[in-house]
Amino acid sequence: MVKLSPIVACGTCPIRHNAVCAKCDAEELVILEQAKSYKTLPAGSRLAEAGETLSYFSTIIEGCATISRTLEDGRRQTVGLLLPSDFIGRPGRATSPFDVEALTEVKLCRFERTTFEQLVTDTPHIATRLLTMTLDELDAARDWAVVLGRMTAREKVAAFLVSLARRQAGARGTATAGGRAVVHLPLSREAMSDHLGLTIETTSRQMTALRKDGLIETPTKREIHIPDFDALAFEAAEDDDGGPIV
Amino acid sequence: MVKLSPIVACGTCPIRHNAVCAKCDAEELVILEQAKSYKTLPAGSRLAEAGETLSYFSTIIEGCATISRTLEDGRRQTVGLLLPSDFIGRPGRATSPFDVEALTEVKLCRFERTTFEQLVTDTPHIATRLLTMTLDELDAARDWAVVLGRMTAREKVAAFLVSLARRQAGARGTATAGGRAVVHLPLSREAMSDHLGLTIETTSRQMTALRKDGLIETPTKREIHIPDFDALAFEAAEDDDGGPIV
DNA sequence: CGATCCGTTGAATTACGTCAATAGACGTGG
DNA sequence: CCACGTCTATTGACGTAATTCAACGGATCG
Repeated sequence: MVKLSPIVACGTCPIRHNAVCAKCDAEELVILEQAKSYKTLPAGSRLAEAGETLSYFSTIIEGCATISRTLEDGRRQTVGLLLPSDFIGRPGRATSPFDVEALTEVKLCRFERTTFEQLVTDTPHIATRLLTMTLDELDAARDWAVVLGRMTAREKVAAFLVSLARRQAGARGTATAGGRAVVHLPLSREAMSDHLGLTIETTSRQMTALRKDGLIETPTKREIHIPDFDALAFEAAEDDDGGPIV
Repeated sequence: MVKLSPIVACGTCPIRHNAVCAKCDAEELVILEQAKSYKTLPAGSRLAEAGETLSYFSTIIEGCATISRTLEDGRRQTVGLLLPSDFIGRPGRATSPFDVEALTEVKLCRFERTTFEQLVTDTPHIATRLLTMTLDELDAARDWAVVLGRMTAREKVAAFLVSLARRQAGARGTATAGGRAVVHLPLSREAMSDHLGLTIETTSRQMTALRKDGLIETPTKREIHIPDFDALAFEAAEDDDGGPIV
């Protein structure tokens, strides 16, 4: 089920100013235009497999994917959630240490790996932007370690909804703090649980508890309404003003 | 108790080939030589505080430090363990989102923040190396997320000892796989527990259990002997051949 | 209309946390 | 030198949050 998407120019690309190309000038963009190609993959596709060679590095234009590892006995932990403008691949290494799987249909902007590695070397604006993005991801990974290591199930679920709401609002350019917010869940309960380090049963129970406490509303299983964003953030044991700086 | 350490030339620096300067040529090193300064700080010092401005970016030459966050109610999670050659600071941002604390006396090679940010811009070899190091740290943070999210207390302790043994062996240039290994613990049980997302009691019990099972020997509380490294790695639920590629 | 998938809920189990007591290491001072 | 306080680590008894096992309900699909 792999289909070719209509060609999109970088100038009209929805993630132009957030992706790895964000800092590129018009001249550099011309080079990227020539090297890029688009690909749409269906939900459930493997975009990368731990240890396997990656032919392409990609940026997600649309859709959602997880970075995860599965232990031999089947335990799985999701270690990153990829949304539009996020980058898949690591210059200087041909393989990924984790699995990357599409949760929804995903539209990618791809570069052949070796081509991209050359671009990083030749184009300082790409290297700089990639460093910034990697540092942001590192901060996010460490923020998440606090959730995994020290939070209760209820706090984990609240923290996840809060974090997803912030990212989705950020992508739309809307605010979160204060009033209502809406989150669309691209993850199943199982995928959520793998991200939270919980079982699906515990995740489900905590969702129910948050709903009964009036902290969330669930018109459908994949749509979450947050009547009072700050109240939910409080449940997530947020220590400071407003969550990760990312 | 801050004392000045004897001046060390980059050429004889013990971490010359692993730190952020690793890829620099002789010419670039001259610039670094002029900009750097050394500082030794005692165990317990705060090298950075969450949200506070950093005047200096530093590389650890000797000693050990933790990156951590403490929640309002006192729960603490360590999200990174810094050993010699590790870098503290983030170009493009004046503050750290986490606390950084010295576990032992620490010897630092420091650059004024703004100076270093200029160096990153002007010196591609530093930018490249910093990107590689950040990507490695990101992989390590994600590896640790698997431990925090999905492993049992016993596996967590085993995974920590295995990972520390690998890093210490790597720094010495010795091998781990196969036979005996020795680990020096720069962390108290409390610091270990904060890293593992456990209580000190549980950590202590698991150490005792591993000892009773013959997987480790503890001549002193801070010195751990591993008679069969692979056996301990097996306890850490290692899925593949030999742990993180980092 | 049965089969399958996904999510929810209940009951029983357990791994880890909490509370508490104790012991060893270390330093200080009489 | 020993008495004392402090700090860290260990161990035991008990409590609990989350997992496990199991049943069930509502979609979706052939």
